[in-house]
Parts: sequence; C-alpha cells; structure tokens
Amino acid sequence: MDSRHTSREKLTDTLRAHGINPTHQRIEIAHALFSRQEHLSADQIMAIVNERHCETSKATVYNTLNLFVAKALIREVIVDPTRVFYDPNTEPHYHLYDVQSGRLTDVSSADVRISGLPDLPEGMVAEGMDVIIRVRPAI
Amino acid sequence: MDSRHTSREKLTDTLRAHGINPTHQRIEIAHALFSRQEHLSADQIMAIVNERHCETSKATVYNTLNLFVAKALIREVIVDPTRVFYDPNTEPHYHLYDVQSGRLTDVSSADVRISGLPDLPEGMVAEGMDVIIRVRPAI
DNA sequence: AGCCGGGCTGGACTGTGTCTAATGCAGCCC
DNA sequence: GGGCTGCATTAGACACAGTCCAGCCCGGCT
Ligand SMILES: [Mn+2]
Ligand SMILES: [Mn+2]
Ligand SMILES: [Zn+2]
Ligand SMILES: [Zn+2]
Repeated sequence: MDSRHTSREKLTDTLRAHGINPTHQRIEIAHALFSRQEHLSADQIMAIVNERHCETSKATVYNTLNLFVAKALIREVIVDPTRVFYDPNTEPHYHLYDVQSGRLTDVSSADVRISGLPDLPEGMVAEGMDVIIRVRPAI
Repeated sequence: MDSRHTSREKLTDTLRAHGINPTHQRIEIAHALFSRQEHLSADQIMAIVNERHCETSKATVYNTLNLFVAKALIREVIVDPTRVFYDPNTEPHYHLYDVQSGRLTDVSSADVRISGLPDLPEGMVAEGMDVIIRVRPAI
C-alpha cells in the first residue's frame, strides 16, 4: 500500500505543493481521503473527521472539498444523483459503480484503448473524460 | 428529422408498447421529450408541459419520468450534481457535456471502439456504460 | 348508484449543498 | 502590549431537487 499521503507531515507538504494553506481542518479532511484510498461523500468525510470529537463543521467540509477540487488535489465523481463522491486519485482512471450497494471502484485506464471518438466542436477543449461502468449483482 | 415519436397517436402506441397506460399527462411529458430530441431536466419538462396552461403537477412529472425510466422508454444521464437529465434516446451512445453552458450533446457510439476493459468482478453483470466527455470553451 | 383501483395533486418533508454574518486567529507594525 | 489586516472557521438560515402522503378524481364494472 502506498503511504505517500498518509502521514500528517506528508499531507502538509502535499497541501502546500497545491497552493493550499495547511490548516488543522484541511489536514484532517485530506487525511480522511488519502489514508483510505476510497471514494467518499462529504457526509462520510465529515463523519470520519468528527468521529472522536468534533473537529470541523459542515461548512468547512464543503469549503475544503471544493477548494481541493479547484486546486486539483482531488476530483469529483458524479455518478449518483443524490450526492457527489470525492476521489483522492487524480490519475486518469475509470470507475465501476455498483448501483445496488453504491460502491465505487477504480478501473485502471492503462490498458483501456478508446478510439473513434469524434473531433470536438470548434472552440472547445476537453477537460476530461469520465467512463462509468454500471454493474449490479447477477440475479 | 425522425418523427416516429412526435405525434400524440404514435406516442400513445409507444407508451403501450412499453407497458405504460397512456394518460394525458404521460403523453404530454413524452411529447416534450420526443418532439425535441434533447436532454431535459424535470424542471424544464414541467415548464414545457405547462407552458400554455397548467396541465400537470410536480409530483406527476417525477412519477412519470421515474416510470419511463423503469420501463426503459427513456434513460437518465447523471452528469450534473444538481439535477438529472432525461434522455429520449435509449440507443447506446455517449455524451459531450459543456460544463460552461450545461449543454449535453449525443456522441454516436457506432464508431467508438473501447478495448482492454477489465473483467467484471465475480457475480456482477454490467448494466451499461456511461462515457462523458467534459468540454469547455477554449479560453 | 355504489364500489374499486389506478392516476393525479398540493403540500409537507428530506437531504445535499450554499450563503451569510459573526467570530477566531495569526502575523505584522507601532 | 495594543491595534490592524486578512484568511479560516462556524452556526444556522437558506435554496432547491426530489420524495412522500393522504385525499381526490375518474373511468370501468356490477
Ligand atoms: Mn497531487
Ligand atoms: Mn423505445
Ligand atoms: Zn476513482
Ligand atoms: Zn443522449
């Protein structure tokens, strides 16, 4: 398991490297995401951070997650209409979404080849491509 | 332009073919989606249907759209965290999403070749694959 | 006419996410 | 130390998509 981002000291450096002032709350929120390498909703992140005792407010959780996304430290995954998932993995990759359980799994994009995509409309630049494979338990 | 689904009579048949009892409200909602071949939110659909005079309630719009999705007459497109888009095109195809304007465009999947996807986890069946290319106006 | 069942509806409700106005706080200058 | 400045945090109000519920409507049947 990769522990690049798990210690608070390393996380502090990572935040600074992304132009983010490393406050206590921001470090704890980053830790929740980077220590587990999972896709979490804002709600889940807040529950994790405040597990022992209250460390941060709802407003700060949302402010921080939006800041992390703007600074490209994490990314959003839009797959469930009721909530956004936050992904600490910013490498290009795709997702497997279990519609039954709501579990979201990474799919390496290394081996995937996509060809035949049309040219973009004039004056448009691609910002990224999301590939989501929706699966469900058989019967 | 394909007018298979635009007349109320044809829509009535289409609804029946999908096991949906064709009421006035359901026909109007289907008409809003199939006459324009666009991706519309529930809100937009309700505005269209009630444009001349009030014909349907919010509850019915949502009930109907969920019924249409369950009966595979239309499909949802999850691309914007604030609202669901409904797509009258159920043929396999991908989407181009202009994050600036919120406009959603179809991309034919006929020419696209995707290879190297991993095997699905044991006991899982694919329900579909969403491909969304996020674009924005250059500078 | 009376019953039945599906469909429709206003309005209450839920849950995410945003906004605002107040407070805290750390660094700086005097 | 005391004031200033700017950013971060916060509680709570708010916005808003979507759901739920309980009652009504209405067409078909007997
Ligand atoms: Mn990084
Ligand atoms: Mn069809
Ligand atoms: Zn991921
Ligand atoms: Zn489409």
